[in-house]
Amino acid sequence: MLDIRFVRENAEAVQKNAQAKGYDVNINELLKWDASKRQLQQQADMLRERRNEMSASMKGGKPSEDALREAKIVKEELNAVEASLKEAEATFTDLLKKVPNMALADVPVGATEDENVVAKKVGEPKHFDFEPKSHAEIADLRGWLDKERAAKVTGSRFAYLKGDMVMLQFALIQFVMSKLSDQAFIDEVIRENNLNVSNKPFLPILPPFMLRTELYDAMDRLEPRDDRYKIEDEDLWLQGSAEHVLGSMHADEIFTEADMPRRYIGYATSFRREAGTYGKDMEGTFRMHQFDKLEMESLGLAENGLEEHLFMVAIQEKLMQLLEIPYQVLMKCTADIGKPNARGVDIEAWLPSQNTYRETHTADYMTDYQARRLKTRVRRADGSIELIHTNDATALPLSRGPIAIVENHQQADGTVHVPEVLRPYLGGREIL
RNA sequence: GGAGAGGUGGCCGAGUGGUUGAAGGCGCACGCUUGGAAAGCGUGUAUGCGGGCAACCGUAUCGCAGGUUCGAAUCCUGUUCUCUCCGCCA
Repeated sequence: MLDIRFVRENAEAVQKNAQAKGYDVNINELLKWDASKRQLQQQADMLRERRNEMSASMKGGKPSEDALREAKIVKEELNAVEASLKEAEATFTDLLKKVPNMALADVPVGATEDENVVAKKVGEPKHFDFEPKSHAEIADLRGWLDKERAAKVTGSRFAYLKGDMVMLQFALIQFVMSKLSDQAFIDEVIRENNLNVSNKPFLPILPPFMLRTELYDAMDRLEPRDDRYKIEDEDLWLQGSAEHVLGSMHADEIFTEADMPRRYIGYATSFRREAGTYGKDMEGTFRMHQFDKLEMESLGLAENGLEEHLFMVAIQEKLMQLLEIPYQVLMKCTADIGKPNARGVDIEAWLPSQNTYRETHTADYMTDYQARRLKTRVRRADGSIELIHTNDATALPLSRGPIAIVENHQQADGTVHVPEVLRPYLGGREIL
């Protein structure tokens, strides 16, 4: 949620920004409700003041009939004003929640994701002297995947992973957790990219996979709800990304400045209904209802937020380079960064079977937009309190990460060459 | 799932209808004291909203949501979380 004071002072820019991001909001109407809400609040405060005065004068003794009568009138007036106030607040909050976060100045303006801008390409797509297979074909050949039985048990977009595909996934988890919690690795990424950020390593987290409606909504990740799985008879939803449960864990807390930033590397099985994607990406495990993901989350000071965002992208790139996967980096345009985002970067991995780059990572910088509703704050050294800035980014998606590895490192016979950095986590094996 | 107890400020903890936004203690900050430190003494120390250049003023908040009352941290209802015991269970 935006700061209403900011909206008041920058109404035109806020309206324009919403338009660029493709959200239909009416700032003038929001400001009308803001004004009437404030007016009602002042009325209510005055009536409460009167009520408090009267009740204070009554304490102890037996109040006179007149005093009681007047107090009752004040009470009735207050009840009426409070009812209107409540309504105005509900409408106001509803409208304010719909206003998307302001995009940073360097975010390209665009109406669809086709207007995302390629910032750079790293790594040469490998030339194969045979027809490269898709990950699904390789998995099929090697007995790594059973979607037919999954369909019997759970329906479409689920899978049983088997054998070395499972070993590969666990190796990747170990690899990423080890790197992100390692001081030397963090220092190296900072140095190589000339970043001015804290060198605190990430704390590994295994979070709950469900969260309450209120916190999901405060993260601004609940909508559209038809892409989420709701737990029947509970006020709980399955998370769609570890971000949802990592970012909300410090709701309603005030950090000390010295404690910033908080960096987490979470591992979670994530769930998405993929509403509206019928028929797309049905081959293999590219788009599933359930997929595991390693996710970075960082809570920190406002002035470090953007650099932290760049730091996370640098980590994503470093991991891709270590895994020897060619990729490109996209600056997402206004239409694609998402409602709570101020800036967004995607990484797309080269998939030989599709002869193109496909999305594997995303990095999101939300400024204080999420923190405002989460009430996650920091007490500065001078005693003042302000909202923190949130950043999240994929460290490695499990399904699309393994897909990229299998496809890019495949050999003519359907075996897969293991990137050197993963071998320690696979018992030294060079080939899967 | 059943029975019971309880959620108060950074922490501990008092408080069962009326200057209680909240005693007392701890912690923290500043000052005094000291050669220096400890101890001691003094002062200060929650968050949101509205108003004001500001000092500050008003208002709300004692898990959350309702209700009773002139007045609620205190009474009533619902709900949620924690703890103990029983049951079940990886």
